[in-house]
Amino acid sequence: MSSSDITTTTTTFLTPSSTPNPMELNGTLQPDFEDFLLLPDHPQTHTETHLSPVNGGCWDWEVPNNSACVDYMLQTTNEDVGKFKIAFRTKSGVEVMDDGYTWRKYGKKKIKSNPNPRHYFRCSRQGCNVKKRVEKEGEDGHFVITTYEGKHNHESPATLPAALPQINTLHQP
DNA sequence: CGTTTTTGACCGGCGC
DNA sequence: GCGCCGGTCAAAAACG
Repeated sequence: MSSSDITTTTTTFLTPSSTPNPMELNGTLQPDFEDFLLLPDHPQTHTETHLSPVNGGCWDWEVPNNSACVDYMLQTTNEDVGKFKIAFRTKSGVEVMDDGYTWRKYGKKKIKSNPNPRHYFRCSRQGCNVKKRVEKEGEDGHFVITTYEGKHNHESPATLPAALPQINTLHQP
């Protein structure tokens, strides 16, 4: 990963306060974005522009300043091992978001349903079994689908005093 | 020199 | 049983 093509976007998210809560599935509160992503402190200044069920527990979630659009899909929870899975779609020119955790890439695969390859990452913290997969969507690649699986057994390394109030995003062509 | 990336091989589940 | 497909492994290369 070269550092020459790092771009920075300011991305802010709102937790939907209205019901139904996308984090809630079958009456159980599911892990939040912040279990996976480093998010800026929720600024109260942003407003929801769109929040609606799309299909099968999928919500569109746009951020007004156009810097990001999160199409928010909550997927399943495997009760046996507590394997959480959360997937969302961001409108962004960048592919791999720096979420404050460190990841080790362990695979790349061409997927039939997508002209773009899918990238597989594992949390590099030892003993932490969280996985992440990232793929661009469609030919234009304006949307990126990110899926997290599992729960970190540690805090984000970026949850430190010097953590920036923004999300840095990395792009690897 | 330790860690991460790259990349093809390998493997297992599933549908036919 | 076989082949397709998605996910992971692992060795070598690249990186810092």
